[in-house]
Amino acid sequence: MARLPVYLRSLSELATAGSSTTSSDVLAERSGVNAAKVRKDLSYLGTHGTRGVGYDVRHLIFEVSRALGVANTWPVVVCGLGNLGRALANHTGFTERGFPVVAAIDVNPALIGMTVDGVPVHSPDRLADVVADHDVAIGVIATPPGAAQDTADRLVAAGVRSILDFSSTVLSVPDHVEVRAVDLSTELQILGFHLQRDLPADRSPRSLA
Amino acid sequence: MARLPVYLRSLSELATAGSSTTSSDVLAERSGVNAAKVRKDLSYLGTHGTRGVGYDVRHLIFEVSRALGVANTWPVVVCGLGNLGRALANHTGFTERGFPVVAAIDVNPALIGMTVDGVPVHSPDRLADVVADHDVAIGVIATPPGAAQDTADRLVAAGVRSILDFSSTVLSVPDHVEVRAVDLSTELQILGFHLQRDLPADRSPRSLA
DNA sequence: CGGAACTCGTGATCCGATTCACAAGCGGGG
DNA sequence: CCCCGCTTGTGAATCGGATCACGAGTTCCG
Ligand SMILES: NC(=O)c1ccc[n+]([C@@H]2O[C@H](COP(=O)([O-])OP(=O)(O)OC[C@H]3O[C@@H](n4cnc5c(N)ncnc54)[C@H](O)[C@@H]3O)[C@@H](O)[C@H]2O)c1
Ligand SMILES: NC(=O)c1ccc[n+]([C@@H]2O[C@H](COP(=O)([O-])OP(=O)(O)OC[C@H]3O[C@@H](n4cnc5c(N)ncnc54)[C@H](O)[C@@H]3O)[C@@H](O)[C@H]2O)c1
Repeated sequence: MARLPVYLRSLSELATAGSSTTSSDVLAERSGVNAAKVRKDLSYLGTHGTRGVGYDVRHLIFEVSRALGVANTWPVVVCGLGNLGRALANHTGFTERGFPVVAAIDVNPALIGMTVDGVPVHSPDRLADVVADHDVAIGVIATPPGAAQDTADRLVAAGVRSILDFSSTVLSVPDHVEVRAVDLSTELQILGFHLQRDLPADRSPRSLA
Repeated sequence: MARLPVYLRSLSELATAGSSTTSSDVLAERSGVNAAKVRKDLSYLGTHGTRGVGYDVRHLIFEVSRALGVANTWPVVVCGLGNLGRALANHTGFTERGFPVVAAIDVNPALIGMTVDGVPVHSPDRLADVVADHDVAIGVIATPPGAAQDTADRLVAAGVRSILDFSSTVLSVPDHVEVRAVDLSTELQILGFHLQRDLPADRSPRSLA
């Protein structure tokens, strides 16, 4: 479930706030979801809440962490070290959560061979070696849209089975590869869509009548 | 619908590729969705496809653009000009799509008053003025998590009704304000979750039996 | 010890989104 | 002029997630 990370964050906050036990109501409030949903989600992990009392925060953190595989670390390679790629490579939060950025890939000759924010930059030709050397599990695509499919193909060929794509393109990959797309322009367009819908008065064609 | 921007991109590609007409099948293929879904979505816009022929690409671009309100421009203010905020402010694609970044907000005294990538930086105290002066419609939160709720409150108080939040927090805002959250750590954790699930052999506790 | 108050687990229900399936409309060719 | 193949539009069926509702277990107090 996509909500587990949110629960984990809420639980961590509760733990540092000193709570040793909590209820599905509190957790739901903190996570911005329905209480029944929380209980159902947690029951999927073969949960161990106590009726009449609630959940043990520490134990629940352990369970959710295990389900998410937080104990594992999954090395990441960032492809395309432009505005966005640099921000990602420079972000310390990823390493803390088990996703160290171990290398970057770029076509820019001025970058290849350099180390940016502690991350070594390689040519796309060396992608397979980089993946093998560092046991890379996840590829991030932050290249221009035109280079995205080629980059995805190279990642797949190198054995990467998880891709996070920022490039605003529809990638085609084999079935066994999972792609998650994050498209910021689309997010803004959705917000704009609703803004427009809420102000139909002077913008709809009907206002001419 | 959240798919309209994807259709619009596919249609633009088809237009520049020289197609003057297209079918729901082609559009579905390009957009990575089901053909029936494409037809149903388009029928919501009071569509004008021709049976036996397909859709007129130019006309459909016009219809989808109108539905999305692409003609409008929605000025954006970026709050928190760190790694991520800078990448967003520097991105040219937003302005092209009608989302110009007209100002940035930061607490860092070294930034306030400066112009970064053509974007003037203001103190949080001046947020209300900035919103009023530039008719800001959308606020982007790229501050550290601890400052996110406060920033959201200021945005709402200034009259902003759409927020794009990168801060990995659950914001509480009035009902009439729309929040879209983009959490990159969560995206990575979801990928990690599936990676782990696909390799249960030597990681599950049961392998000890 | 009994009962009241609380909270979890979960079967049943609901609801919107997706998919299916096919009739209706269009164009082109004979 | 008619028929055949193609594609849309859309009611019907399906699916999956969200929500409801309630039985069951726990604590605590009198
Ligand atoms: N910056 C943002 O805020 C933002 C917002 C929304 C979407 N995006 C998308 O993210 C992607 C990257 O954005 P950006 O602003 O960082 O762009 P950018 O132009 O700043 O950086 C692109 C980088 O990719 C490198 N590159 C080009 N071809 C490559 C290849 N084949 N292999 C590896 N590297 C290659 C370039 O050398 C450059 O360093 C784009 O697709 C853009 O549409 C960015
Ligand atoms: N950089 C990434 O790739 C990345 C990835 C995932 C999540 N995030 C999240 O995005 C947010 C920003 O990340 P970042 O890497 O840009 O952080 P950053 O530390 O580089 O930048 C934060 C900026 O916000 C400013 N700021 C602090 N308090 C503020 C306030 N009250 N009002 C306005 N500005 C304020 C700081 O001066 C700084 O310039 C964080 O919440 C982070 O968790 C970032």
